Formats: sequence, structure tokens, C-alpha cells
Amino acid sequence: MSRLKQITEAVRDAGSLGVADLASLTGASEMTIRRDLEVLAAQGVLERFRGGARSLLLRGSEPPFALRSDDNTAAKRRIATAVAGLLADGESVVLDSGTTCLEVARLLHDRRLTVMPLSLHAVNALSSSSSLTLLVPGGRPRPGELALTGPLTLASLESLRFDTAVIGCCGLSAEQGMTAFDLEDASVKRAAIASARRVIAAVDASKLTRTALAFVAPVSSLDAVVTDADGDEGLTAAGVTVVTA
Amino acid sequence: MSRLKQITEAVRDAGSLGVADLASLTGASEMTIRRDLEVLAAQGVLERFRGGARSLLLRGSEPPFALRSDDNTAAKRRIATAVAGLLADGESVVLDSGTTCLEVARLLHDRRLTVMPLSLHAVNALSSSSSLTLLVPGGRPRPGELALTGPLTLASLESLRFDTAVIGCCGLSAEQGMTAFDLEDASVKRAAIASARRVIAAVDASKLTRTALAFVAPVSSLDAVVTDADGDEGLTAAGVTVVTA
DNA sequence: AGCTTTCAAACACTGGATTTGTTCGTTAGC
DNA sequence: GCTAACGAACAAATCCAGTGTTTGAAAGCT
Repeated sequence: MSRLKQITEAVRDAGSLGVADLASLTGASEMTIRRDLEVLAAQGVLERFRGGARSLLLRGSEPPFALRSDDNTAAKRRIATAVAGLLADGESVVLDSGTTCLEVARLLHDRRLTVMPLSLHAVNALSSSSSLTLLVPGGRPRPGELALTGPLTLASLESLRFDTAVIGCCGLSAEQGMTAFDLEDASVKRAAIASARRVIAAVDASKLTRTALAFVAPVSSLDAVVTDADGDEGLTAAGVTVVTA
Repeated sequence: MSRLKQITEAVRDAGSLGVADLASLTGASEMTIRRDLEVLAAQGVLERFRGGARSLLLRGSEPPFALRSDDNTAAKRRIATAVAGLLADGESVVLDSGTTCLEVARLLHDRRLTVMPLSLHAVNALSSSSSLTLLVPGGRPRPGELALTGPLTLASLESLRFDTAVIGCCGLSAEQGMTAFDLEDASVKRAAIASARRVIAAVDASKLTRTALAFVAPVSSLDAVVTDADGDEGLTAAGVTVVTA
């Protein structure tokens, strides 16, 4: 585990911690801890005060992208591989933001597809591909996440029709449907779903027991859910194809 | 001069060259030359064949972005600094693609502005800024250049009104007006100009004697031209403010 | 087929950039 | 005013991209 994540979690669990505590916890020097705190503060993870830092992570919000990105990569990659397998050459695909979908993007680099990613991270992962047609939606990138949102994004989605939407999310259950942390994100996901004939949700198992603030869509709008462990949670009963990677 | 550029020019001038020739020309090993040829082939600069490579650069087309980017950086930076100085805090700016405008983007990173860059390179340069409002236009990124083009880009521009447009180009003269190498690019530039109240052209002096294929706009649509050396070329007479950086 | 040339994968090396640690003068808070 | 924390500046360590070398495979020629 990276030192940054270690610090983030220690501070979150304790509420606030001193520089010296973090130094002895991680084995790094105090100067290094200060520099780490600076970058974490810039990411909005925590707030510095003289002598230490206090966490800014609410229970309802998700940790910033940079910290999630190399979390559970094995599961993400397995899910991504399964999702990539569901896409046929020549298809047009809208690809949601988030770390799991970024993993999908990486696998699509040499495929023959038309892809419109909803996050700049995925755009960057794909921009050097010569085999696929890359479409960039307009929008305002949310800091860190670099997920595109806002009216420009919605307008881009509304003007296009895709064969498949690959959507990630923060919570998914038969009763609560698909939910996301961010309201803006939720409306983008909704527009992506509306613009596609087929909808695939790429969701690691931990999300199947969770519900986030913003409602996106009922499970009935999904055609398939790709997940990493067995944890159906009533999705099959709700008429969704569940693929376990 | 970088070895890549050296190879590009040698192959262009000779039509085609052998690996051994290029190795002795550059002083690098043959393996390194092969690796270089691989990246240049990926950029579409040349085509490999057993034993060497042949050029794919036409006279009318411009060398790829990666080769132009650290060309004449001093002049570009001076021009960029002058352009940045013409922008006032709070303004909304649409920023064209190209290496000179990328230099401008770098200078805007910590300013308080609303910026919509027309190239993904500039988007990436700005996406970590917390002080400015970044807008991404939709579109298809042209390979290498990563300039956004196409109907999505035009639609994004048409739906917005900017205070200032900063435009780069391949040719500019009082008689021929502003010209670009790429037709798609030209229509994007035109839309950018139409969406802004004030138009600044950022152009190094070598462009002032050149004309490219695609007509963009007459000099009368420009409010100011920022260039690096004295070389008015009748622009002042045509009613344009010429700023020499 | 047999020979020669070219190619590229694998490994080692190198120089530059990034990260980390240390020192020390400055600053914030008591 | 005093003390602890801070951060700038420099030094050390570490990492990484680019390069060269070797070597076995592949391509082209006779």
C-alpha cells in the first residue's frame, strides 16, 4: 500500500493525527510526511493544521481518484477483461468514468471500435490508438476524477446513439437500483444509458451491498452486470444477466 | 536537433534511406535507429521496409506534433508570454490547438480564467489546475496533434460565447488572410473566431511569409497579432494591432 | 537448401529526473 | 520571549527512460 493511502486511512480513522505519529507509523521522515500532507490537502483529502492534519473525507463521499486507482487492480482487471469480451468489433461504445472503466479503456486500445469515454483519464489512455475511432464528449472535467459533466456532456450524449454503454457506479442493488456519489455524474450516466441500445454495468462486488446518494437508474435499464465475485443480490431475479468474471 | 527530427529530415530529403546510413549519420547504434523508425512509422512520418525506411511526408503537410513541439521553444515562449499578458483575469478564452498555443496554455495554469482548449494536449496541461474553470469541447482528436475537430467541436463552440479567442495558424498574410494545413482544423478555427468578441493570433514570424491550403479568415477578423520578430508584412496597414514579443 | 543480412527480444548500463532525508533560518502559537 | 513546527535549500538515494550489446529467429537472395 502506498504511503499516501496509508496516511489517508490513518487520518480518516483517527479523525486527525500529528506529523510525528504519521512519521513513526510509516517509517518516513517528518519532512516527507509534510510533503505528503501537502499533496493530500491539494486533493481535498484532508486539511492541514499546525502539527498535523484532520480528515475531510465524509462517510458519504468517495476517496479521490488517485487513491482508488491502484486499489484492487486484480479484480478490476478481471472485470474489465470480461466487459471487453462482451464488445464486438465495429461497435460504438460509450464508456463511463471511474477506475474500473479506465481498466476497460486500456483493454480497448487496440480494438476496432468507436469509443466515447466520459473521463479524460480514459481519453488519454486511448488517444494514441490508431485502430479505434475516439470521440471526446464536451464538458467540465471534475478535478482529480477528470469525469466530464455538465450541459456540454449531456448535449454530446444526446446527439449520439451508441450500441453499448459501459457504466460504472458506486452502488447497485435490485431494490435501490444504480446509485452514484455525485449528482452531476448521475445525470451523465443517465444520459449515457439513454443513448445506448445495450447497457453493461461494470461493478466490483463491494458495490453490490452499497447505496450512494444519487439515483441513476433502476436495474431494469441494465442488460448485463459484470462483477468479480459471486454476490447476485437478487439481480438475476430482477431480470438482469449477471456475468461473474 | 533531436535525433528523431534529424532522421525525419534525412529520410524526407533522400526519399528513402537505409538503417546503416542513418546510424552513421546520427552516430547512434542500428538498434536505436530501428526503434526510432518504429516510433516515426507510428506517427505516420515514414514507412518502414526491410533495411530502411521511406518518407511519407508530402510537401503540403506539416510535420507531426511531436517533432514540432520542441522547435523554436524560445520564440514560442516569448509569444506565449505576451499573449498571456493580454488576457485579463475573469475572462473566458478559447484556445486553439498547435504548439504555440500549448505554450500559452502552460502559462495559464494558475490564472483565474475560463478556458476551453481545442486540443487535448492543452487540456492535459490545464486539467490539474484548481484556479481556472476548464471546459472541454467535444470532438474527434486528430492523431498526434490531438486537435479536436468535427461536428461535436463545432457544436460546442456554437453553443458558447467567449471574451477572447487565441488562435494559432500555419500561414498569415494581409493578402491571403489566415490559412491552415488541415481543412477540418480550419473550420474549427473559424467557429472559434466566430464565438469570440476579441481575436488574438499567436504566430511566429516564419508563418508570416507562408500560405497553407485551407483559408480560415481574413485579417480583418483579427484584433491583434502577436509575433516574435519584426515582420509586419502589411498587417498594420490592414488595420491589425501587431504585438512584437 | 544454404548463406547472408536484417530484425527484435532480452539484458545491462547510464545519465537525468524524481523522491527522500537533513540542515537551518523563519514563523506561528503559547 | 520561548518553543515547536514549518518549509526552503541542499545532498543523497532511488527510479526510470533511453541506449547499446548480444543473440536467436526471420526474411530475402542465390
